[in-house]
Amino acid sequence: MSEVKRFREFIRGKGLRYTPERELIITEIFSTHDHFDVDELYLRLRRKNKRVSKASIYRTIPLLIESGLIKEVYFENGHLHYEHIYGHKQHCHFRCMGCGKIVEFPDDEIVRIQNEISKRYGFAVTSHRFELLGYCPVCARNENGP
Amino acid sequence: MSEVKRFREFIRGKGLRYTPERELIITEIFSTHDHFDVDELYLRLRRKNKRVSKASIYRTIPLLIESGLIKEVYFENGHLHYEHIYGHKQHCHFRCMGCGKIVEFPDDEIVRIQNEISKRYGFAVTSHRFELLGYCPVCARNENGP
DNA sequence: TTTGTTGCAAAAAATTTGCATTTGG
DNA sequence: CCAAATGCAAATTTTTTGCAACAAA
Repeated sequence: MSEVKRFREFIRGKGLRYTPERELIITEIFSTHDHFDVDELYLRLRRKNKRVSKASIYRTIPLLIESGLIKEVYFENGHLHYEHIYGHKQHCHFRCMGCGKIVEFPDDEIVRIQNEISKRYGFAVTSHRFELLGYCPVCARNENGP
Repeated sequence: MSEVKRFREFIRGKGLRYTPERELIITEIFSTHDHFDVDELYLRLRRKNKRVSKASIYRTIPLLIESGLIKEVYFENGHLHYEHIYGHKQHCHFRCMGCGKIVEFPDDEIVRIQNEISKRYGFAVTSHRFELLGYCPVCARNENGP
């Protein structure tokens, strides 16, 4: 559970308070590899009888992003979706506009490009989002009309 | 004004109706290179005394995306921002998390990677979004405290 | 003890929808 | 003519905020 420790250190380092609610949130997020949105996370916690208000989740997310433990992955159905990143290899997402399926794939070259651009423009790049949009093989077939 | 024609053909091709409102919207979007969100577009039109309801803008955006004339570029301040793409070279965005500044930069390799992944996984990739997040030189300097 | 945090409920912001009316083709 | 689109206002959905009670350090 080193992400829990990491989050606690981050919170304490900022002079903030590490509360039971914050621990429930970080623990739940790292309990599966699934992407999540605020509502899903709220429900996952609730199903396990962990009562954390949505307001607290909304207030905790910016801290999780700042700490580098999660990141926004895509915007869909009117809201953002996140995934945890600590301890995971960077990867990219393909999103099917037909069925909504998300496929993750590794891409080391992206990291290389990130570093290069970073240097060339003098940005302190902390993360990237590389998303491919289109149609998966199944949906591509069904879209093949005139 | 070939994007106007393109949009008209797209709309008619779907058996839909090319209305004055739709023409105002597409014309306004292509009148500058600026990114936009729904509210900004609505205000830009209003300032020119072009009355188009926000509902119509919301209803037109999916058509513009489907036609390949605009795309979502980033989510910020609780809502999506778009840019027109027809006739423009693909490019990527760096977004400063300090000041919110957006810097566009070309990257041909991204297109190459897109095509390669496309082939490798059998996706029909129609577009990509490559965003770098971090701090611009100015903000990077200011963040440099313990 | 001192502040930051919580939950709640209200408010704000963003988007969608129902419907009467208008209009493109 | 008639199915589709519009504007408006109401409804929905998502996110933020004010505040009293609570609790971490």
